[in-house]
Amino acid sequence: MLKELLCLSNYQAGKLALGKRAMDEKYFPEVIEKKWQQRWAEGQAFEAGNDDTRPKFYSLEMLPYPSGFLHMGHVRNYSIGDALAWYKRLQGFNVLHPIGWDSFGQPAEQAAIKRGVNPRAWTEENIAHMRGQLKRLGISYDWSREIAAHRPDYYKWDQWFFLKMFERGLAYKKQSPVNWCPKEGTVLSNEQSSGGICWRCGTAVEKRNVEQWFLRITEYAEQLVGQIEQIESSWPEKVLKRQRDWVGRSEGAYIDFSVKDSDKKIRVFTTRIDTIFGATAVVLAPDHPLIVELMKDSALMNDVQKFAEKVAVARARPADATAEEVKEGLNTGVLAINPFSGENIPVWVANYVLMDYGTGAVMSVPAHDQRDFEFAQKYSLPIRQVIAPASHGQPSAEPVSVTGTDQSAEMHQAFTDYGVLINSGEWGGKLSEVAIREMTLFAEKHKFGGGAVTYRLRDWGVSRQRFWGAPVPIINCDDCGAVAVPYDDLPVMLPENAEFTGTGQSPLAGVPEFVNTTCPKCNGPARRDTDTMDTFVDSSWYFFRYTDPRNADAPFDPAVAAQWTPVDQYVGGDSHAVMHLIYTRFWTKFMRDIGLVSFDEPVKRLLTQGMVTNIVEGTDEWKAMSKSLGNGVDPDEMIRAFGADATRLFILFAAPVENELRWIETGIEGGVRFLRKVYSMVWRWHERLSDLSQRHDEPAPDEIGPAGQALRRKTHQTIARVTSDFEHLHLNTSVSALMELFNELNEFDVTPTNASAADVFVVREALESLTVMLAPFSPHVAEELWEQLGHAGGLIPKVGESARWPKVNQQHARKAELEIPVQVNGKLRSR
RNA sequence: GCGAAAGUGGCGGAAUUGGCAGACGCGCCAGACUUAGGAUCUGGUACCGAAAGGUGUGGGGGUUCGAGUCCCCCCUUUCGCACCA
Repeated sequence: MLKELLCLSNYQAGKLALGKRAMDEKYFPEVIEKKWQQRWAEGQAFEAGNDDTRPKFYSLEMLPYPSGFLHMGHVRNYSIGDALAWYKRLQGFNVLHPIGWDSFGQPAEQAAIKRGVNPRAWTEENIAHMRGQLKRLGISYDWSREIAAHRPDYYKWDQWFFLKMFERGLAYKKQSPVNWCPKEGTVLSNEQSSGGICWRCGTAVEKRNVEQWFLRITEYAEQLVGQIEQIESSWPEKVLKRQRDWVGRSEGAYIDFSVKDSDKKIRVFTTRIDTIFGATAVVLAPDHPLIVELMKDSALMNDVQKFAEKVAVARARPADATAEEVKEGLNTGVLAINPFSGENIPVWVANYVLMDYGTGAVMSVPAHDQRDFEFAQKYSLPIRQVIAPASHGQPSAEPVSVTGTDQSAEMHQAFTDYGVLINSGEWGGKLSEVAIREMTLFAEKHKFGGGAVTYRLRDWGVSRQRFWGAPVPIINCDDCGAVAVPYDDLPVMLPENAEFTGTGQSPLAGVPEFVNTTCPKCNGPARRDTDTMDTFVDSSWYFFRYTDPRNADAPFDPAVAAQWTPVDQYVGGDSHAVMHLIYTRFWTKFMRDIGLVSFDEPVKRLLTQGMVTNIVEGTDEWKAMSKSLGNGVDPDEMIRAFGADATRLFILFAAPVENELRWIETGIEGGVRFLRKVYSMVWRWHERLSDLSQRHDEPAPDEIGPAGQALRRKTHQTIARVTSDFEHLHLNTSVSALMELFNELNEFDVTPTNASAADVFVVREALESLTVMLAPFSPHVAEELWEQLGHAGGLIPKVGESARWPKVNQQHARKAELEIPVQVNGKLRSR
């Protein structure tokens, strides 16, 4: 499969056959890459200084899980982030480009259960291997800031944050139905079970009633929607849309329906108060707590309870994504009073009303809500039309007169648009928009309702019945309840001697030395909480830790973090659009509220890169590379065969960063070809160019021949193009621009031996520009060429050195003559 | 079903604001050098046509001197959401 282009063997074979000089002229990525990786390490080339006064740039890629092996998705992710880091460095920015490990989580524990290995050892081994891979790729990380979530000096701060939230009532424990993945044997958050399937393994989730810790993300629902405007222009629209949908802000009103012959009230939420005259029932969720009180003495109580149980059982079953549940319900015999019309209407329970949205109760308006319509048809509830279509959407000042009282017989579906109110007493004739406003005020004035906003977002369940995570720092005392572990006692360390049985109980529960402790409040015997935290807690704030990674007294020094954050450019897959990316926004807002940061949004600009796909053997389908499909490509194999530079160049060239990238091995060979050609061109010229003391001043325009002028023009056009492409993250076209510049150089009809001083100047300008602009894509070979061109000390400007990135001279970039196409009747006539 | 985005050669994709469609690369074809080529170099490569010329950016209509780009209708694909009151 893999074509035998192996550089190492070529190099060794070549060394035997050719002399040293002949070898130098050939491009051997293996040799160049080793050389520069070593120099970068020795010179600490990528370490970001906190006391550097140049403008900062924080380039960040999403924290990887240390599965043991880098896959091509990682390579793409880091190649993009690294290109931007290099681009900014070459422009003279002080760049922070860190890496770390999301090293808590299921796979380590699975390995422990299945193969009896120690999760810590397993994780550390994986990290060591992947670190080696990243270094072979030559990604320019500041390794001195590396962090790993599973180390006590990191998870201590997870626990610290948890306690800060606990103190403020933002972390709380409650018994609640949660998403349970039967395959993973653990609870999942709503975000991790979107669509009813486990985000990790794709198994359909069940509902289970478990006592859980929750973080009150709903407290920030309004900000999570409202503050989107701060990042609207620099985050992908699709991510923001998903976040908006996920928070699900909905404006409407609540209304209290009095219960006949009772002092109880049923509160409903509606976005269509204008349809209230058409309400022909009030419908409660089967598990609505009011039911028990309302039906204390009712003969129907038993039936309703049975119905509720049936629904609960159905809901606990793994969701079948395609099947829409059939609407079912039961009349409770209780009557409610419509506060607008005074009418008595029946109270039902039904499976299509959800307890955990709004108030768990709705007013049923069959004529104007499709669900209510279907329900009413099934149970023969009256369907009463109260909204008429407004013609052309024009406000009609005249009340609409309606003849005939029962148009509902003709309705085949609910009319859900806004319109004009009819059959609505004093509100008749008003437009929906107006009626909604006025009726809400009316309800408020008469104290039976008012404006309300509800959210779909639920609190974040962070308890996991797992070992390999940060222990929840809480001690349960029979007398004092849940008590915070004192800050001085952090971290609550994971024990070394847990047993992994895979039973779904936290392995921590089986370690008496861990569990048994004393209550910090009363000193009585007490038990530690045995849940650990969702690993998404670790990744919610990790990039702040990079700014101050060894701080032993705080998660980070706010003053240091303020130098670097917010993140200027974040790069990652869009699979985290409503998981990590919403959690980290929440976390940042919390950190702001406790004075750690001074802004609302952690990430200025987000890029969601596309997947890397490969053809699945035996099919014609392109799918994301994966072990199970057997279509994975090993980055190390690519590095060995083609070099890291060519691999990275190809990945960035092959497709726009946000598109799917189809892996074509011949494409990567094209990358090698290009680098080899550039390399040998620099070699051809380097004797004329490398002596910088012989460098010429800029020649007068008339000293440069027409071919030189053209090359110069191309050089400056390329600088303009590549620079603008970087600003817009169009990395694929900037590579093609570099190739065009090379092609122009290749056609430049001057040889090193016959070149005039002016020619040499033009060639130097072109080659130096090409070399510098190549560095973000293929940094090793760029460094090598820069050295060949006579420069010592490496490409990255030190403090005090001027920026390396070439500057465009618009004068030179301008076309010498303008060709004007002639069109007659839209047809091209001559050129 | 609802919502959003996108349809350009054999393929990945170019085409700042409406102004020479197909840059750049892959693949393919031909030639050169070679014992050899899956190396390298040179040239060609949207379609029809011998040529002149014509036709072309999912389909149909429109605006315009001029449309891949703007407007309307339709088709297809991909991705989200899926009882959220």
